[in-house]
Amino acid sequence: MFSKTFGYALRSLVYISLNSNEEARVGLEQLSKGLDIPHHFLGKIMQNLVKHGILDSIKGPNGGFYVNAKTAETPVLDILIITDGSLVFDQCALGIKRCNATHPCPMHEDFATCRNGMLQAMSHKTVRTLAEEVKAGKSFLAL
Amino acid sequence: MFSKTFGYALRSLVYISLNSNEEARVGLEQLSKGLDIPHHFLGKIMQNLVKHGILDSIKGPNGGFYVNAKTAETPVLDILIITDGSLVFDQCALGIKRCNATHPCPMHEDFATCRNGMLQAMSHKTVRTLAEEVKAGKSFLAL
DNA sequence: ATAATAAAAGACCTTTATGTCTTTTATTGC
DNA sequence: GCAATAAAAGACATAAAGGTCTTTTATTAT
Repeated sequence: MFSKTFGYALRSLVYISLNSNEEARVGLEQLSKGLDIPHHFLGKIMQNLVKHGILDSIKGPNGGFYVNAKTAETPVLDILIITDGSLVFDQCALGIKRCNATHPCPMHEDFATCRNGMLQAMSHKTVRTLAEEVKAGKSFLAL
Repeated sequence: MFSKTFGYALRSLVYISLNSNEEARVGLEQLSKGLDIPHHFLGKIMQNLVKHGILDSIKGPNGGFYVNAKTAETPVLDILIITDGSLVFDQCALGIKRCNATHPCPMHEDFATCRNGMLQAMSHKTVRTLAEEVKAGKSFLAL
């Protein structure tokens, strides 16, 4: 459905939200072990999140990743757009080039309903809301 | 969302439903031009549909693809399973290995709602219902 | 029989996603 | 300054999806 990169990024952001503060940043080592994600691959993903400004990092001893002003309020949808591009929801599931409400493919309505539901959920939920759920033990970030 | 193969297969089945009868089969040439799908790639996809028995074909002059007893009643979901495998709907969107109602990822509920809606639509709609829509001019198979 | 036609089959190529490894750069504590 | 640490950066590897090309096989019409 979505790329692995998206799942890795989202879970990492929530993990860092729950485990970082001014003193203790979260290193790649801890992240990749805690979430069972390949170390170096995760490195690139995190780089990209930092580059997009929704997370901060610092090098050197006691360095690592930590939340900034934007992190908690970042909608899940923003993360998807960073990792998978804005196209994900725009393209026709049957691969028809110009498919829209006035010139629909035979599955257009069904897909649109599903898509809108996902868009709704992903734009309302943020890193903060997910972190709160996980903190309350209602949901989980890893096996 | 789904593979291109799935879209190609579904559109081809509907196209053949609308354009074949005992006399006139639909050849790859016509299919690939009519639906703007790469000729040889489509060949393999069609082979697979024939192998799965939801479509028939015959070689030689005036050969081509044509509907059989199963074609019209094939649910869209069956086509998806043939082209993309049954896993598509089973895996967690965040990539967590064991993610289910009792051990959910933070987005589990939202994804489940979307997935169930799609499953519902895809198991109820068949090649026949889609073909009827297209025949009535309510929806389209190509740009 | 032979030639033409068209699907079946399979070898190969390209791109994208995913993942690994090594080197560089910034920061810290001594 | 120097060594240790950890992210940044980039080269490289692997697998899957998507696509092209050629050869084989079955069918038909002459």
